[in-house]
Amino acid sequence: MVKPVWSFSLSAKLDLFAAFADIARALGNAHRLDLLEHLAQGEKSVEALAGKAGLTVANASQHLQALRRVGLVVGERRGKQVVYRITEDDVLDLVAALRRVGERHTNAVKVVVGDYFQARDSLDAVGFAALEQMVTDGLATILDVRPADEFADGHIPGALSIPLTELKVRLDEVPTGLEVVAYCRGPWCVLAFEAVALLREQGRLAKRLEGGLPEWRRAGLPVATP
Amino acid sequence: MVKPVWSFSLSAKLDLFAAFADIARALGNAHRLDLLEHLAQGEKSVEALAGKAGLTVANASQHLQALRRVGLVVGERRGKQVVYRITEDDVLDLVAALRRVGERHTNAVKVVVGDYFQARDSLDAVGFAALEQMVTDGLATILDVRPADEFADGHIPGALSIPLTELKVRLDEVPTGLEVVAYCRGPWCVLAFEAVALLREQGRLAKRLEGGLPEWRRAGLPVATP
DNA sequence: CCATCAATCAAGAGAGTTCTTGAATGAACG
DNA sequence: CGTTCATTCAAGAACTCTCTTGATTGATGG
Repeated sequence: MVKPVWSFSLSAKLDLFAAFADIARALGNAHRLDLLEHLAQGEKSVEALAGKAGLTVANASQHLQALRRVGLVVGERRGKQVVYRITEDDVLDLVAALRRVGERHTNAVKVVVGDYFQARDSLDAVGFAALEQMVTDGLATILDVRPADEFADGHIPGALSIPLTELKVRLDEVPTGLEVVAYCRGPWCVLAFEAVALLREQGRLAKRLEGGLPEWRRAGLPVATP
Repeated sequence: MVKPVWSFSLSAKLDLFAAFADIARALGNAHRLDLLEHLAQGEKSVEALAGKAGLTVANASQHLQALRRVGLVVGERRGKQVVYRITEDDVLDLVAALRRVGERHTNAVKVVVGDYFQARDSLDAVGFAALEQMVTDGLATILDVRPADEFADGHIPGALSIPLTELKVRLDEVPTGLEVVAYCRGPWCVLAFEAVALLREQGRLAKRLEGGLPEWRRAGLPVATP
């Protein structure tokens, strides 16, 4: 009974790999990665996610179901709404691993980064430990440039909340003399890039944080929710 | 000039996410995950990979190009052959992260594991540190059940090579009195599951190693290549 | 219990993926 | 320099994915 072992093994292996492949395919769409980034800020309703991701509600619902089908997110009925959240932290680790491979390997990322970011800011991001040091030394202001509702759901303690859309007209609220460290939803969140570019145009000393709030939380650092 | 910032940001973000999504989609096929597992054992030609994965050469070539297009593998012409290898270790980390999410989340994995493995062995796998302790204490034999060519390309020092297909007729080569720890290509490689099942049917004390050779190597542990 | 609102379902057009088959490269070697 | 062998390319049939539209479900609140 040697043959059965082989045929059995092959199909079992492919069944397993097919299950893993289903998960990978669920990640294989830009809108779904976007939805995951928004969910990484905190749980949200379908309608809220659709708005933030720029999708119709029906379309967002279908994408969320694709993510739910493979266990990346869970949805819970809460009154009239269905609130989705990321199932567990290892999902964030998976997306982070995907991002790391993408940063190094893909030409597309290099092109995008080159075209859009390199001219503006790009390289010098501040690490979490460095930021904490700068803050305790009184050298830096932390600036959260996400929309106000996301700030309200959780932010880095002591951070100043000025959504990017309002930054230009609220520049006077940013303390002068200190370096500004801007952060946003994640390592590639464009809001932080934009904020740094805008602040530098105004002659301020500004850098972006190398990760966003989900990475900060995942690193076990304190999150404030006032 | 506030509006342009937004439209710019949105498209830049989606471009980036589309690049990451391309990588995820390249992982989103059972055969390609299989090819990656074989490549994790060591570099291989298209024909060798096609044979091991049970694909036609043309089909294997197309899958490998899909992996190469997103930078997961690189191909190098070497005489008549093109030899592929995994680009860098972070690709292994990505696949490992995918597997971890799959192990916990997906029903399909639970079903497959339940159907195929749980009855046979399943739970008690030996960790790397535990194995090293058992070997220094003289309590265990390490058994490599992969095909001979993969053993030749690198294996755990001191391991005995008996491919699964030959295990039944070469049982007498396995030392008695010691516990047998079988390993294979990776955490879900069915060869090791099968080997443990077969050994236990023969009344031997057998467990599987919790990872395969790529995980062993990735952990910085020594690999022998005689 | 009927109106309302959030979310999901269903169906279909258009685009992309997968595998097969047979032809085309391109290096090696007599 | 023509043959051989490994690999890649090209085209097409079958299937899957994505987004839109309009209908349906399910909870809430007058």
